Amino acid sequence: MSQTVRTRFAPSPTGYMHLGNLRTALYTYLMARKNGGAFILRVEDTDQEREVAGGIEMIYKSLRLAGLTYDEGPDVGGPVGPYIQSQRKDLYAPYAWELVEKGAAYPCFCTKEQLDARRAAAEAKGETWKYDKHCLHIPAAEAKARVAAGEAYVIRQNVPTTGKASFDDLLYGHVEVDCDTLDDNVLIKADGLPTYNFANVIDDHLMRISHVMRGNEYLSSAPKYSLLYQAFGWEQPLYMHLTPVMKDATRKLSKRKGDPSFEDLLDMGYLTEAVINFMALLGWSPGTEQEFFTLAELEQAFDPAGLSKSPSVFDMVKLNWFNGEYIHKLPFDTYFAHAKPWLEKVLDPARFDLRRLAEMLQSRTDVFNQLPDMVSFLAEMPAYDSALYTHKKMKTDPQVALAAIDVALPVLEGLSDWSEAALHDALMAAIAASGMKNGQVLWPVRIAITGRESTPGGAIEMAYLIGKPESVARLKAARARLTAELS
RNA sequence: GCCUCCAUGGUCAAGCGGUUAAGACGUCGCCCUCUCAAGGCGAAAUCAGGGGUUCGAUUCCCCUUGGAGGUGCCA
Repeated sequence: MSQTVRTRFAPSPTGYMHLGNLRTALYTYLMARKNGGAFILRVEDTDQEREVAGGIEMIYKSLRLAGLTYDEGPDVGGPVGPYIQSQRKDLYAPYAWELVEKGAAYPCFCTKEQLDARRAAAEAKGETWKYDKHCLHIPAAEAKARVAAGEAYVIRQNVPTTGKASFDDLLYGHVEVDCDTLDDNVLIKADGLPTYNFANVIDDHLMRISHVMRGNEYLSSAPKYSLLYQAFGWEQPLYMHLTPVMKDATRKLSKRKGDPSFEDLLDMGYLTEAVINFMALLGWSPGTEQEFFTLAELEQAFDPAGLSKSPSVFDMVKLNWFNGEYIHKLPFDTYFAHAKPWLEKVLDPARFDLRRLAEMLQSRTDVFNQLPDMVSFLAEMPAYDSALYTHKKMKTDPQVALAAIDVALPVLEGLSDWSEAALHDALMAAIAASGMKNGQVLWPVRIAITGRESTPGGAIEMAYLIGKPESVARLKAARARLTAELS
């Protein structure tokens, strides 16, 4: 069969790309790639009021960052363009008039104000508002004359008052509704532009889209679109309605509530590959135990049968784990290149061995934006509580800490080679001579020079990074403080 | 209100009439260890409720409940 798979991602340029949209784009892209088909970008900008400046560029940028390359689109061209709906403005009306000729649509002269009033009145009485087909009964000749005379009008779909409308979804199966629950929706607005309801049908047909993958919010209006296809005598594409990505059980992810967009995540220090991997598995299962996928692997593995029918909650904790896994596996130089800017926010590269620090940090990094807080103590001794000296397992308390510092301080003061190896040998020898246990000395020393309960390395590594003068100074300060507190 | 859809642990989820109901994140415990991570081992935790159908329901049907979406000259 020469049935070519052609999918489309059709966002509105209303701002940043939120994660639900990104996932829809990803699945749509994967469906095309898996089947050797074409992935098309179409911009749906028929609502001039909601359009955001630069919105189209944001779409391009997000898709590029995500690696979802499209075969046809506004900026790459293609055989069925233009790919921006506002640039297709003039081609919709003739199709609408064709429907009028066929009796499947009709011009309507009711003003927005009139309709709002009638709708409000109906709602006040607790009734369901539906357009009453008032203008359907205007004789065709009269309607044409009024249009020709320049009167404002819209074109409405003429939905049958009886019978059923239905369509088949690859995930949800047969979806059917009674026509009398459907409204005569506007197809062409007073400004001459089509509504989504109409444009999606025309464009999907003209662009020869084979599989329509879109958000769940269109599931209940899809039967209505099938009426349009039938009126035109066009073959319908196959549908897959995708579930939303949730913040919790009842709320979608939303920028307004402070939830991050895809680009926000990248700015925070998440890796593109990790986000893609995580998003792919949020609402889709490969049916195997495999959990790590590159984009290329997803292109092979994707199967719509694994798509979920219920919404998925976006779990930032699991994303962190995925991101950590990707970070830990990075070649060190790549890791260092990513980490360096974050470290330099709080550390002077001339003063610290950032490379060595990064080696210690890699297995401890889940998200790059955690780094500054993890290392800021190196630049400046933080305030800390002497209770940190007390550690049951290490068998230490302030008393022991003081003794430990007395063991370590002279050794460190006398050390000329401030390498980790020299530090290690000198300290271990002194500890052995003192009769104390390693932990009893090293724990307090580490607390004394870092002020932190946990650090990216042990006492020796931290002392090395901090440097001799500062390490000695911090130990002396700690000794003075402990002496004062214990007396 | 009406219409459509959905429903397995805290979260992502496998399952598609017979299973000890996978796996992952997280949580907890143990090991390793100069802290924390990383790594290794182990544990707890799920079929929303009620009716059917069936020899047998997580699985099929109905109802209830809960949730989502739609009900715009927004997409």
